[in-house]
Amino acid sequence: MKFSSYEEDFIGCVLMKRGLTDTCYGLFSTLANPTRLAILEKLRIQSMNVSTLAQVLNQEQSMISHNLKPLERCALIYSERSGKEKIYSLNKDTMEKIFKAVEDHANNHCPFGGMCADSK
Amino acid sequence: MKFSSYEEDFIGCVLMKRGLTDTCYGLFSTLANPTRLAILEKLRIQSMNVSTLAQVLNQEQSMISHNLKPLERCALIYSERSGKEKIYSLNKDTMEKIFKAVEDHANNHCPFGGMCADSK
DNA sequence: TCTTCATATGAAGAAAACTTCATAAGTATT
DNA sequence: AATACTTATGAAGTTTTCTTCATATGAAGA
Repeated sequence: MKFSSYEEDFIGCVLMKRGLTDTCYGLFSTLANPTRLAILEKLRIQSMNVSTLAQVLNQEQSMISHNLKPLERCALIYSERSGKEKIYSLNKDTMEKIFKAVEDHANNHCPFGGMCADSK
Repeated sequence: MKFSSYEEDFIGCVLMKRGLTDTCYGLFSTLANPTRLAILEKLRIQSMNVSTLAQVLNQEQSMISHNLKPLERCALIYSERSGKEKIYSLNKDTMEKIFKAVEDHANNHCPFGGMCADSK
């Protein structure tokens, strides 16, 4: 039986204490996707349901659902039913810290108005 | 002409100011790799050259070199020649913040001694 | 400059992740 | 329970990224 990194993340999370590298790998593979990042960016502004996300991001609903799954499993977002809809919201505790670290990094290493120096 | 995400990261970095999502994507795709994370974890302890990294991580030298490249391009690590060798070091400013955010997240969401609750 | 040690690069097969389409499952209303 | 609406899932083809091997480049000493 084989598992994807998402599944391994989940399994590892349930079965054993993991090292920092493993934890990071689970989180970062989830974060390393433009659609998921776009979802997070939208949810940063306000919580919303799946079809609104699909509409706002101009993507198919199944695409959004597929991508919400790993985000929720990693607890980067939360969800809450509201009638037929499911409202997703950002885990700001975690994500604001991460966004800030990335922004700081970009500011430090892409000095001239957001452009990175040619780093080789 | 087509570009990998690493290359696009680089090009995007040089050519234009990018949104947070793009910046994140560049960084996170670089971070979403077990070998690269293992490298960062080692460099967190101490700076070292390529062959020492290869030895410590029990990986081929070419594997290490291939993986150092995107890390350096993203400025997550620095390098400095020393004779024949090239010493790589961690960008602690950025990486300690990120490691801390991940550790905090794991503590909050994997309560019982590092195990995550079954988040479905 | 020849040799040796250290690191980097190219390319190709292998593996992993993504996108899409079709459809299933959950919820509420009638 | 039939319908409509919302969200989730499965599977297959496509694309992206990884790993490995062979080899090239760079640095230093004889």
